[in-house]
Amino acid sequence: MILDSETKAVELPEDHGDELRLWLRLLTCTTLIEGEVRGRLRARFDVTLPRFDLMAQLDKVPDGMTLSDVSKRMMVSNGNVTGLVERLVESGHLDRRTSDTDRRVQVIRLTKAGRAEFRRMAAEHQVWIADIFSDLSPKDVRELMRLLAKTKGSARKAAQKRAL
Amino acid sequence: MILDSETKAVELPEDHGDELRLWLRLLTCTTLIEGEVRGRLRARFDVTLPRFDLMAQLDKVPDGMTLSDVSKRMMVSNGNVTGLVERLVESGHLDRRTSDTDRRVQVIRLTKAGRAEFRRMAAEHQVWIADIFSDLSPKDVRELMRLLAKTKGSARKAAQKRAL
DNA sequence: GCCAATTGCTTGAAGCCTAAAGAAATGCGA
DNA sequence: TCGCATTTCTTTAGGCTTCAAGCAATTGGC
Repeated sequence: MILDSETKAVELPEDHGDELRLWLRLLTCTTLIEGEVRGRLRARFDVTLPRFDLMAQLDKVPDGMTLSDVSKRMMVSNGNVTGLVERLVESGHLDRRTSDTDRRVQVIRLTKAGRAEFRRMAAEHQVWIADIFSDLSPKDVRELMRLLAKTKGSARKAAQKRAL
Repeated sequence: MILDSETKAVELPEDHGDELRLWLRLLTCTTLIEGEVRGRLRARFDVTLPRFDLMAQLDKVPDGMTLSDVSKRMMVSNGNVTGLVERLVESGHLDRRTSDTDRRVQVIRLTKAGRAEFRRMAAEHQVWIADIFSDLSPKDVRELMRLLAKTKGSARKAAQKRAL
């Protein structure tokens, strides 16, 4: 069913092995680093990675954000955030109140203690990350940033296409 | 407390912002793609990503492998694999037997049905991945492979260093 | 052969995560 | 104003995941 070099022979499966191998390598890198960071956070601060990530989102905004915002930024489900926030409020890291203008909305913020705790963790965390990437030259880092930006765009486009 | 350019001024925190941003971008890419693949696997084949990953490991070896092997390759905990395998044996995708030479060891293999099912899924999966990375040129793919290999090595080294 | 250390796996508790369904509040158009 | 779609969040069921503890089988040293 192969026709000629002009006509597309759709029946012939193309080779996509390189992309697959790239994806697996990307996944390996992330899993490896994530595991390392998770372990260090646990050993050093007795905190989980999702909690740390959530606090990192909140540290960027003084006035807090809604659960939906957090959910979008962290790319996790709404229900997930509900539980995560519940535990962090319980432990005194987060402050939660219902919006004055829209009673559906919950606004969460870091408490004073929560922010201090996060800053302490974040400082070390940044050094760990630098250590993990220490074999990469500044040029490598820039190039990787560029290619991952491209990857991100490509992935978003593919996801959007499917969502229609 | 800054001394001179020869003496290391350890009290002065270095800037590691680039590495941190790189890590966050890497994580974003992986989360994005993983979510997309998870969604498609669910919608198209009603299978979860961890199940698919486990089957992918087993598809590579005709004679099966031990739970420990799977655990190492997938970079997840032993206990995790136990549960995953249990469900896949239950659903008829996997075959499990105790090793003849070492009664601690469980060897798992894809069943005939399991392998057929996996191959069917894998074929589509590969096309999805190619689509997700379609904005990247072959050169981009090669370069990204190279940089991620370097990253992997660097991360492993850092992890090893900590484990001592 | 015997004992200690190691290896392979399972179990249990806790937490993370998703998808889907549901409750409450909002807003918009008729 | 009413009705209805939408948005925001919670709940539920099921599954994934880790860590730590524990059990059973094997191995290695003596």
